[in-house]
Amino acid sequence: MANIKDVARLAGVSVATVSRALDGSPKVAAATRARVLEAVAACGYVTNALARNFRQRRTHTVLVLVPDIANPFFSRIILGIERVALEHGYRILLGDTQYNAERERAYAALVTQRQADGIICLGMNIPFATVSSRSRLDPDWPPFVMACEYDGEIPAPTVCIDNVRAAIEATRHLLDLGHRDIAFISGPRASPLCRDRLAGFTEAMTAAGLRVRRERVRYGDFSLAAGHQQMRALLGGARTPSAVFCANDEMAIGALRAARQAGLSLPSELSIVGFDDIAFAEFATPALTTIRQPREQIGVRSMQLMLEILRDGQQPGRRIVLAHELVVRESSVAAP
Amino acid sequence: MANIKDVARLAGVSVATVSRALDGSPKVAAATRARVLEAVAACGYVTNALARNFRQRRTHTVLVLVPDIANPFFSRIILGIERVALEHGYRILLGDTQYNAERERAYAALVTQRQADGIICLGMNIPFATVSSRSRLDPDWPPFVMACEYDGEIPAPTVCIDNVRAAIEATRHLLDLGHRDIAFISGPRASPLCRDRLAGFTEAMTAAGLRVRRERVRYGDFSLAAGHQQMRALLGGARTPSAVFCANDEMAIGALRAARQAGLSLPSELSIVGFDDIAFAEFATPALTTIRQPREQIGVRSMQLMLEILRDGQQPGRRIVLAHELVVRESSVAAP
DNA sequence: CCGCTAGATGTAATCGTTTACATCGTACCA
DNA sequence: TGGTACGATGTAAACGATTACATCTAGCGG
Repeated sequence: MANIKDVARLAGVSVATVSRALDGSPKVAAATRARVLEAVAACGYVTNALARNFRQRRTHTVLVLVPDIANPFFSRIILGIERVALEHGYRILLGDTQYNAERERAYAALVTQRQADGIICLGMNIPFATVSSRSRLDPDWPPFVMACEYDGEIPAPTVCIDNVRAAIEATRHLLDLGHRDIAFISGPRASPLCRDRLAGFTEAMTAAGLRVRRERVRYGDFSLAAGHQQMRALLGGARTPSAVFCANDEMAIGALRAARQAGLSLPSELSIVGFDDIAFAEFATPALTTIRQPREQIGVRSMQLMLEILRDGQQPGRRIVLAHELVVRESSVAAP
Repeated sequence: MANIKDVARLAGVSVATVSRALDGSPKVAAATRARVLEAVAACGYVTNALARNFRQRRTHTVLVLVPDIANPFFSRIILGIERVALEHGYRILLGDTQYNAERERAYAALVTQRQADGIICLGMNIPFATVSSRSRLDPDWPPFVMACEYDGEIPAPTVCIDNVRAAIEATRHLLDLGHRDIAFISGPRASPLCRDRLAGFTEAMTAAGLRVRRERVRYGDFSLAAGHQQMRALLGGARTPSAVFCANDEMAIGALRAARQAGLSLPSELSIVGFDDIAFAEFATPALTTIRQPREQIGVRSMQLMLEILRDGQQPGRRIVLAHELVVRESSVAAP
């Protein structure tokens, strides 16, 4: 396969000139450039990106750590990241961590090995935050941006929504419909984002003069099966809630099915509100009321933040909070 | 950041010895190796993968081209690919092509640029098959495997299921339930896989002495919205079919909703059968009858095939056909 | 005690670019 | 006309590893 020397020989110039001609340096004469391009075409030359990256010590690649690509919530975010990346000559390397810290670290190693320039993390673990370095922004960290999730202690650059407010709005929506006994199906306990949603739920309930009983708060792992399982648990009690707020749409859809299997007619006997507004939410039966996150924008802004860090060589401790929106569909109606 | 020379100096050996010690060559004395490892630990050395890949002219990276990562069908396949890749010291680079040939080519360029060793393609386009090279296996092609989709003309290594048989089984299931007026919502016309499913549908209908009328075959793009739209079109006619077979589950779920919105009660007035058995199928209302594809296995086998090609340096024109399974749930019942 | 062998290590070329620096004309100004 | 400045190009040194080949040492047989 042809290399830059072949092109140089063919065009009758030095390799330096070829290199300059190809990356559009202004210091090469038009006639020379034309000859170079002709030679390139003639021998089908393609620059060896491996050699270039090695020499430049940059890969123009950003690692995106996703807890689970099978989760449709993340895919739109990825699309946004990818679009901005491509527009700026970057590509993304997708790492599915399966909510697994070890896999996360394995992927993060790519950065120390110089296979990626930075990391955008959609999950909640910061793969290189050792105990010693928590609670401050370590200058040794590679360029790093969190999207969706965040960490209370570490002031890493972050793009997210205001989960407390969003949860308050969702809960208030149910309260406004006359519901009093409302349950919350949360994601993992360790997730700061879920804690915020729980905090918002609790705050809205308290503001309405209601107490959140312990057994009305349940924890799942964001999957359809978890929603199903936790809903069954809720239905197993002596009294059943008249409404359920779920920390994501997949669990809400799982809950929907569990309720229907238990013989409840929806939405009249049980209102359900989800979170995220994934594509399936609109097509559920009944169509799901949910909080819409600006998923593509989350991706766009985090990649922009990453480019900024890569350009300036420093991490701004910035946090970008985007707007969410309550989307009311069929699954939430007045309390019986 | 420390490089191999620093380690060599620290351990009092040459860089060659360090290199050998690190990749476990048997020609280095135990004592020396210990000293090297100690030095590595002392200065926190990590191999610069960029330099190594450059020198070895291998990236240990396989490009996976996915038409749409947001489609949950693909995510499990990717998981299978990734698992095998990691087990063999490879990683995968995920390219979302958005069913767009240009993006596909942009990603495929990574291989000519030496950023990836091979391509696994989940979509239907072969990104470097020019008109001139169609219908034969070009030895200039990079290591290349197709998964799910295939190309009638080009004998590329492929992992798939028998789509004709699967469609026959699905259709026969509906016929056995007494349905006579059955519609088919296909994916893109250009997709060989969809043509096969249509062929299977037609064959089963014909075998039952039924003629497939033109307006009972509709084309979508595999999305929820497409299923919805095509179902509405089917319901707009003078007579409505008593059953619909969809080329994937997402369209089936879209169709489900359109039927319900039109006031049909499901499944009694309309049976629906999907394809793929994505996670949401089981949680639809009614739960979707569908053809299960061994998604993870498809991923596993295609990566294994890729490793084989990478190892032997030649493309076997092999085609691996895996078993599918009809999963009967609630959405298909006896004809009214 | 010599020569041979084999195992351990060192030397240096190599991969294909980019890029700092040197060089060479040529045009312009005094 | 000589000097200067600048634009275009060439030369060669990096980048950080791997690896073919050379060298060295010790052990062993004759």
